[in-house]
Amino acid sequence: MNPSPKNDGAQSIARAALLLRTLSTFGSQGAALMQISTLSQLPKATVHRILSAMLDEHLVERPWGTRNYRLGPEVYALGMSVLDVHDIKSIAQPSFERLAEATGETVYLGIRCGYDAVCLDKRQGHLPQNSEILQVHNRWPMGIGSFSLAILSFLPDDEIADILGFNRLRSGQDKAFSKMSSGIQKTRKNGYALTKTRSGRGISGIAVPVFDRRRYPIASLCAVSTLERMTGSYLSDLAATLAHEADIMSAQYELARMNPTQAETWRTAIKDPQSPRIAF
Amino acid sequence: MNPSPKNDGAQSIARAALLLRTLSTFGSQGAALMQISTLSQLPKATVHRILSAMLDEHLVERPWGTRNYRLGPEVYALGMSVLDVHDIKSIAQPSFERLAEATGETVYLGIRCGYDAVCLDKRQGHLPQNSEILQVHNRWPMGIGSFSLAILSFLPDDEIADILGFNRLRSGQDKAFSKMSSGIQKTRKNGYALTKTRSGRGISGIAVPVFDRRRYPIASLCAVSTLERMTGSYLSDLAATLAHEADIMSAQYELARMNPTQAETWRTAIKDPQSPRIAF
DNA sequence: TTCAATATTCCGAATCATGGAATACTTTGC
DNA sequence: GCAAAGTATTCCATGATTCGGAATATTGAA
Repeated sequence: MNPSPKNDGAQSIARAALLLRTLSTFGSQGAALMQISTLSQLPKATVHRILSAMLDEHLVERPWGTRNYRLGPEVYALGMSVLDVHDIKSIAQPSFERLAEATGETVYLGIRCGYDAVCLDKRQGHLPQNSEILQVHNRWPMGIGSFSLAILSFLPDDEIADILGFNRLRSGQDKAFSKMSSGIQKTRKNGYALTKTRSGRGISGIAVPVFDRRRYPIASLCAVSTLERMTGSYLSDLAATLAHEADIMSAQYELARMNPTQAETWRTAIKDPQSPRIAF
Repeated sequence: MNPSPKNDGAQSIARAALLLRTLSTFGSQGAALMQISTLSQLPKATVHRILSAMLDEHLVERPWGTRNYRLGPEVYALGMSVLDVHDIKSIAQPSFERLAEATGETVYLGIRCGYDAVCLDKRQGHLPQNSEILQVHNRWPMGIGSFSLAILSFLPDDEIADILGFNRLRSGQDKAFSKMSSGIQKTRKNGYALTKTRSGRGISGIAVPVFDRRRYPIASLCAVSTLERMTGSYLSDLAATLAHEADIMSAQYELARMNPTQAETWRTAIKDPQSPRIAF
């Protein structure tokens, strides 16, 4: 009779987190109460109350001279204090360099942030024409672009539904996000996401997810090349190279998240050629 | 008759924020429920419920193989998406370089994170003996060391009380934190914090706060030198240099936080020698 | 100045958090 | 191994706290 599957705990915390994710999509300009209320589908008064509470904690601030809300300095401070465990950009650096070297293409490192994917790092390859499409710190809605699709596709179904719902709402374009599930299925099947860019002509992106030990996607590695080249064995080789480095990144990520003694055992296990490949 | 000064809004959000701050002091190892309960002075069951809610949102995670809690990947993601507004390390870089150049001493950039101050950046000076005391990403309890005292001293009194209470509790050393208010008073009076290091002998640190437009301290600039040198006109010159760069940093910080049109007006105002010095 | 749109405050209803106590689980000591 | 102490997790009756619609205040546009 109880329709709620998991109804424990503090619901205002779920709402607060929802609002933080919502705010993160707006960047430095922030958003007005009304926009936030519409997007989050929470009543005005409720949004106002929760944002006020987060203002007190400096998790949210109001850009000076406006009545908007944006993420506050405490979010930055907490983010800085978590770098030793979660700083994928640093953890992945060796893999990322190797990837750029090996492929020669422009490569990207992305993570999910709420309803967007964010580009954390980039190495310019030999082709100049794709240099503009994605810059470090750029945000794209999840599902747009291979580097975000690679993450989206391997999330749990309920999270996918939530993200697609949000992005449908904010873009107003029902089409793009309704037809996305076929792309997700294809990505899951292949193990990599493949997209063609409509705007910059003749450009194609391929991306693979990076998993944590639970097979939860935490990041993506992406390579961009010309449409003609992205075919046949070149395509499959590229996919394999990406997947290989993604595997290594997974291991390095877990290593950074272990306590020192655990990590030591692990490190020797990895180095020992006798020991079987560690499987998550 | 109402004893609560500000009792509006969602109190579980205040508690959640308290727990995030508490967790941030433990780093990658995380902390057990009991420790968290003791430090935050919240009942076990309450802490458990709130942490569970934050686990669902990935704001908190459990280090694999332990029953501890630590800050989760969502905190990193949110932190990354806030860099354009709050990344003091980048915003301050020119000032910071100049400072290192001008003083020749080892200089540090710090921010507050909850009950700690975190070292965000460092430039090694000509003296080798102080190279070990503080590294990038190191955390010190607020009030210990000039670089954290400079921030602590200019916070609102109620926040100071909260911080000192927490740090007294976690260190178990009532002495150090009870006698701290005299140091705070001195720092407020001087406009800079000055400390001698007990351990590494003969070393002294000086630090000034960096304010936002509301005169809320957001960061600190610190220089470390030998005790003998840190006196007389050298001391006051150093203080002046630090204060000068802190002023510039304040302006740059506000600039980064404005929207483009506002910022343009501001930029011209700063450049115009006719216009009076902008005062917050 | 008026008006429409948006933000903020109010307040009674009832949902939801609360936290002490019971239970389950782990670790320690011997 | 077993028992005992220490922790973590779950339960649940109670009532404090959140809830959100509606009233009010504020802003910005014309």
